[in-house]
Amino acid sequence: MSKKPATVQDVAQLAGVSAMTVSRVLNAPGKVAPETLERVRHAVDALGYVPNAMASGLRMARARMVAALLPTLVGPVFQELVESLAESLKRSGYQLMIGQAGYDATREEEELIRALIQRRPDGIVLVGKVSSAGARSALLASRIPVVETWDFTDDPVDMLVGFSHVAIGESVADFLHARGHRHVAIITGDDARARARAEAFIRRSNALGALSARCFYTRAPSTLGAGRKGLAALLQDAADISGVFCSSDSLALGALIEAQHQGLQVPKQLAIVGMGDQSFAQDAQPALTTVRLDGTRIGEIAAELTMARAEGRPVDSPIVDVGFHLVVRDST
Amino acid sequence: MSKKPATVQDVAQLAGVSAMTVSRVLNAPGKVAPETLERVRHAVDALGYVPNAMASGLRMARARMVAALLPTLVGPVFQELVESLAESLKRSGYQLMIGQAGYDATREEEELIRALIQRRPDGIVLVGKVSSAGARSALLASRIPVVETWDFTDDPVDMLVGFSHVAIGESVADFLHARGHRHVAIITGDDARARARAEAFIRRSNALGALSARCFYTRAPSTLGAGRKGLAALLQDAADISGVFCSSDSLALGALIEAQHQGLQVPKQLAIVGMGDQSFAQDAQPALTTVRLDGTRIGEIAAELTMARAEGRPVDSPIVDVGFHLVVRDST
DNA sequence: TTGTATGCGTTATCAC
DNA sequence: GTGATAACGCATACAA
Repeated sequence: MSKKPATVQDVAQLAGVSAMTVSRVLNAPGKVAPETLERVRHAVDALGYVPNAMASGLRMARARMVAALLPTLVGPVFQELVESLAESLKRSGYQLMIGQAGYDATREEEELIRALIQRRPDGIVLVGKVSSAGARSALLASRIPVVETWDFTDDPVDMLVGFSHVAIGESVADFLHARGHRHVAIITGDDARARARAEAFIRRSNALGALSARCFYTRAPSTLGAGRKGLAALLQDAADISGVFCSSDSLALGALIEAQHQGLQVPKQLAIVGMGDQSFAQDAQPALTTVRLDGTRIGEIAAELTMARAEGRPVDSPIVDVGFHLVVRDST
Repeated sequence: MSKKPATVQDVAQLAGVSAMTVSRVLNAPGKVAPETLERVRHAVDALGYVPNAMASGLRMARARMVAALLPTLVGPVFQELVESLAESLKRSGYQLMIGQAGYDATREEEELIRALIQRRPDGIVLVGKVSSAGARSALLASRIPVVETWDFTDDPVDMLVGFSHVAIGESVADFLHARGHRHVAIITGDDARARARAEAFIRRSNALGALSARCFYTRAPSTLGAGRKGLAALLQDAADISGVFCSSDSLALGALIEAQHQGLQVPKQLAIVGMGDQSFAQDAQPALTTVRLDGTRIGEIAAELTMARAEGRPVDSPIVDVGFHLVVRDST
């Protein structure tokens, strides 16, 4: 067994042809005589030859790979998005390479993005928007297609597919108000997206004439425990809260558990709204009303935008709002 | 603004030096005269030069990258592992590239592994063991260091760091028996690892003299809803069950919710044990007794093993059992 | 249908 | 301390 992996040369030698023919067998089998084809394929198997993507990528100036940057791998929040992204890309012969950054870790962000650019991916998909100026300029200079997702900003680096966090905050405020809740609250993470939602929720609630609209910020990650603590703190402060919006289903489940622990009837005494429509939302007791975000669609569109730009096809609409909708269940 | 990204040549030209000197400035700044250093660095910034990792990897025959293959991104189950793996690798200048396979999707597995091998990573870390023969032989032929994790098999492809699922099943059986439970059950996923645990649990329970030891298999993914359904089915079948082992915390939380929904007191009438010690386990009401697995440690060791082998350092122990321990809380 | 020559961007080697 | 040269593995252009 050889020390180094086999190359086209090795295969060519064994099959008694030139390297060029081997390359053709792999990339354009139609242009090779049937018997040559067979002989070469046999040699490929015999040597366990696997093409070197670095060499091929260098030659073709295309890595056939798209890089994605996630703020976290925790929770099923981004699972749909990543899975559909991976699936869509694979169908077109691209691989997905995932990098992980921390939420709001500006320093790491730039470093990580530079590392991705080094690999010369055909596109970069970001969950969340680019926060640091350094990362932004590095991305622009790289001329690699970039899709920011999950957020809807005014000034995308390149392309964008997401939904409006402000609209979500307003929608939920409208919903709770329509259900007659006049003392409302929100339990939310403290990253930029979550803040935008929370502020919109409070603003709209007040505009609608709420008697109180409180906000409880919890630090990342948004866990069940944070939801419990958040609701406990809110109730201690104001026992008259009758509707609470939690900016993730995990927080909502925590709030639900805390409410039940304190003997509150959900939804009779307290209505709870989550966000994300994760699988457990429908299985909670009572089932959680929540904001559904179509991660699968975001992933598909992000893949399409990326590949279109990478292949020089025109992109009709580089900014896509996929929206959201409220799934009303038994917790409200 | 140029169409193509800048190369060492461009930088060299601008700085009035040779390409070689630019390369040295980036990789061995100590060997360059201070003023040259400054001039070159200035040129690098001016052009926004980012080295091409494909070219460098090709030349050096090292990608400075480790690939990881995960069965799923869902849930925090593997989060610790991946995060610590990424962190450990980054500290040593390696990047982590993540690929995602489905549970038990043998066909996909081989395809995905071949795709990874094409990139010539310095190591491959697998969560779970290699199931298909094709993938196995491709890995062996590639001569890339491989670490299988999360599982403890007899015949690793190369290196292995994990824990014994059989030992876990037995431990939990012992624990429930010691607490006086004679009618026990397990709610579990149906992948190979989960089956091994479940069978061990049943076998040991019977050996200890349990009056009944039932098993409910649920298909992946292991959700809260699956836990609810599982417990409901078990209780309908046998209302005398007093202790149940759930092979993930999500299942356990579902079982807990279902039990409470049916008016059962936990732990008085039903004891519940989870697995994974995910963050919500301690925040459930009552807090969940669970099996804690040290994902962080597994990630660190996997990184160390991979890098050692990649750099030609000796590996004293290619097979590591990191064990587990039972965290006893209020649900038992 | 198949082969030869060349270059992608980088770095090791050796000479200056 | 710096530069010229060659080579990593593959695929394009062109020739046979």
